Amino acid sequence: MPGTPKTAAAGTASRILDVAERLVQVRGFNGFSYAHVARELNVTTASLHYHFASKAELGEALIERYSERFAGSLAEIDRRPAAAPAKLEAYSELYADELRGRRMCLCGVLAAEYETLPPPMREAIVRFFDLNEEWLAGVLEQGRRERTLAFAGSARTAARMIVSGLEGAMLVARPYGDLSRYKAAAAALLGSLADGPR
Amino acid sequence: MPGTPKTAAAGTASRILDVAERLVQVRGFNGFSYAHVARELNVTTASLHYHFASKAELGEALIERYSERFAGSLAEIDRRPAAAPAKLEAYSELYADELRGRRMCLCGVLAAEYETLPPPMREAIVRFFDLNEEWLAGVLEQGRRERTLAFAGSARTAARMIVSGLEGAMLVARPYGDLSRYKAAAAALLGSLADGPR
DNA sequence: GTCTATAGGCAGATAGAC
DNA sequence: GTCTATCTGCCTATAGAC
Repeated sequence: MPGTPKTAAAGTASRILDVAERLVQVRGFNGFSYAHVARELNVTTASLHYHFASKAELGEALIERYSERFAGSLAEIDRRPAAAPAKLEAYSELYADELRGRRMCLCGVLAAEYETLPPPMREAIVRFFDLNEEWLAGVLEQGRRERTLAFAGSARTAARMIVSGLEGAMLVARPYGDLSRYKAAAAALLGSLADGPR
Repeated sequence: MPGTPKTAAAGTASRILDVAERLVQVRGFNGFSYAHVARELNVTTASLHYHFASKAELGEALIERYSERFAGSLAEIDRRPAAAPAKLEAYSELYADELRGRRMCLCGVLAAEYETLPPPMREAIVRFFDLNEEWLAGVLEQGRRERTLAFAGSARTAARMIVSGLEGAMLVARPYGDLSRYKAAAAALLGSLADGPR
C-alpha cells in the first residue's frame, strides 16, 4: 500500500474509492471494472493498480471506508438526545439518501454477490450488518424503556427485521426508480413498532 | 428458438435452465458464464448457444420460467381455503425453501444488478415484483375482512412492505448461512400484521 | 443437436520507462 | 505516481463439420 497522502484532502486513492463505490452500488462488484474507474478519472488502469494492487484489495477498502462513514453517521445521530422513533427515522433517511443517487447500500449489493467474493470482503460485509444490528438494538431498547416503541421478542430480533426490511426496500425500490416505494415500505415497517393504541 | 422437445420431460433446454437458474441465484447474473453451465452439463458452450442464442435470451427465459413456477405456487396456496395468516406463512415458506439451497429469490439477486441488465430482463423483473405484490394485496384484504390481520394504510402498501421485507431477509440471511435469521425476520414482519390485543 | 475451432473483446494484472 | 506496452485468461458468440 502506498504511503498516506500528506494532506487529508481528497487524494488519488480517495477519488478512486469515490468512483468505485458509486459503480459498485449501482452495478455490483462483478459489474464494474478497473477500466470503468480509470475512464472516469482520466487515468490508466495501471495507475489504479498502484493504489490498489488487486480488485479484491479495492473491494476491502471500499467496505472499510463505507462502514466507517456509516458508523460516523450513526454516532452523529446519537450525538444529540432524541426519542427512539426519531432515531429510527434518521436511520431510515441514511439509506433514502443512497437511493436518491440511484444507489443502494454498498453491502446490500455485495450480499447479493456474496458467494463470488473473496473471504476478506465477505467478513467485512458481515461486520457491517452486525454494526447496523447492534446500533438498532440499542435504539430499540431505548424505545422500550421510554415506551415510545413496542415490539414482541428481543430487541435484537427486531433490529434484524429492520436491517433486512430496509435493505430489501432499497433493493426492490430501485428497479421502479421510485424513492417513494422505499419511503412507504420504511414507514410501514417502522410504524409497526410505534407504541400506542391501535 | 429451437422447436419444443417432443416429450414434456426434462429436455436439454430445461436442464440448461435448471443449472443456470441455480448459478444466478447463488452467484448473480454477472457472476456466472456459459462455461460454468456447460461444465456442469458436460457439453460445450457452443451447444448452449444453440438453445439460447445469447446470455440475454437465457436471462429472459430464466425469469419467465421462474415467474410462472412462482405464480403456480401461489395458485396452489389459493387452491384450498385458508385464513390469511396461514397464506402469508405459506408464502414466506416459498422463499425459505430457496434459502435452504443457499439460493435467494432469482429476481431479488437480479434487482441488485438491475442497472447492468438488458431492458427485457428489467421489465420481467418488475413484473415479478408486481405479481408478488398483487397476490399479497389480495391476501391482506382478505385478512382485513376476516379480522385476522390488522394494518394501517392500504393493502398495497402493506404488500410492498412484505415483498421488500422478505427479499431483504433473504439477502441478509445468506451471508450468515443461517436460515433462522430469515425465519425470525419473516416471523417478526408477518407477526406485526396479526390482529388481536397486544 | 452437439461438436471443434476460433474470432474478437474485455478482464485483471505486471514490467519497466519516465 | 503515472505512463506505454504487454501478458494471460476468460468471456460471449459464430462458422461449419458431423
